[in-house]
Amino acid sequence: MRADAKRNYDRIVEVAREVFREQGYDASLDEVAKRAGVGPGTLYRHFPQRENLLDAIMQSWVDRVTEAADKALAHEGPDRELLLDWFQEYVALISQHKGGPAKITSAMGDPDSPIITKCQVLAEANQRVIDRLRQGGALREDIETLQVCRLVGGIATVADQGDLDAPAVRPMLEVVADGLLR
Amino acid sequence: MRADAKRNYDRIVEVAREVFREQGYDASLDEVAKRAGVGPGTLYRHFPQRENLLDAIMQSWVDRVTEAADKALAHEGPDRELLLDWFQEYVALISQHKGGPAKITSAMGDPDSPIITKCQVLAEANQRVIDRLRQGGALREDIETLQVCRLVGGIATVADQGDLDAPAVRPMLEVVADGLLR
DNA sequence: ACCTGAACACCGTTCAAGT
DNA sequence: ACCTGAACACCGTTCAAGT
Repeated sequence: MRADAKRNYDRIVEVAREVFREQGYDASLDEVAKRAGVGPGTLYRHFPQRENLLDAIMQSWVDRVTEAADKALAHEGPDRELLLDWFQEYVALISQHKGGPAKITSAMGDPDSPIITKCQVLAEANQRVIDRLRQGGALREDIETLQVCRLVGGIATVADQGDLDAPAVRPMLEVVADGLLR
Repeated sequence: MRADAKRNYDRIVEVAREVFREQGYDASLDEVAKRAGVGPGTLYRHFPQRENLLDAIMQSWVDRVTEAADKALAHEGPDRELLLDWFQEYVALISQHKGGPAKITSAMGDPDSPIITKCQVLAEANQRVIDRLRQGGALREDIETLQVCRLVGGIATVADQGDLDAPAVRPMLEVVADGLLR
């Protein structure tokens, strides 16, 4: 990649992070291009689809995902607490930007999504937590981890779109946790 | 309302129902106006906000909602089956149009939404089912019915946006049902 | 009182012309 | 090889002019 191309690429990503933080994942790409000081064509050259840009932004995000799973797994205490801690982390992780829960959760089941690799990291992190509980025999067995992602993702989506705060989300996570534990 | 105004109103609603069925709740209003043979201004006069049009479309919907609740309550059998039957009906009812689950579920908590009266009918139908189970002492008590709507609405939203079919949704409903029952 | 349709703003997307 | 920015399409929304 040419030096000026790389510079533009980096600026776009940096600015996009800022704009998406302010306005959510559905923010105008025109705005991103303008703030980054590039023509719209340049943005489209680097990121043909909107989700390619999201993918670039989520680069640093994956580290936090695995860290959060590690932290949850280090939890000493009842299974229910461990699971709820993880769920809360999960919701926080995908709710970083408005529109994030919906986008990430629907990409989860779509192999062609540009952000699929990022979703897989999240799915694997969730898998590790679920497996740990399964080994202890604490979990029902007729449920796939993808379904768990969808359940928690659904709650996060509703919370995101209805502007609910963490205390309002908590009881819903408890219902799901209790439904999964046996 | 003048005769020609009423005629236009009715045509717009009729056409909108068709367009939304084909393209979902986010379909172009321009398209609706065109097919209805009216200018865009006419559509905006009758329905200043998009949701005002949704509200008009959902007019006949409320009957089906209460019928579904009646049917669920008539169910003779285990509580779990009754609850799951209702949940499946609930998902079907709000998933009539693409984008419906998200829109209806987020309007549920917003007193200013133009479709709030329709949402209330749904909330009351859900309330009746939940109350019935509560009376039997079958349900946990630390959960509000609004939360139940959000939980099931969240699952429907994820299913809608991820193009999941009923068999894929079922296990998620089971988790929620089991989490609610005690 | 109601309707029309031109007009504007905004956004996504493409592409010919430039360096 | 990459960038620019004009250009197009589409859509929501408004409003002056009409009946």
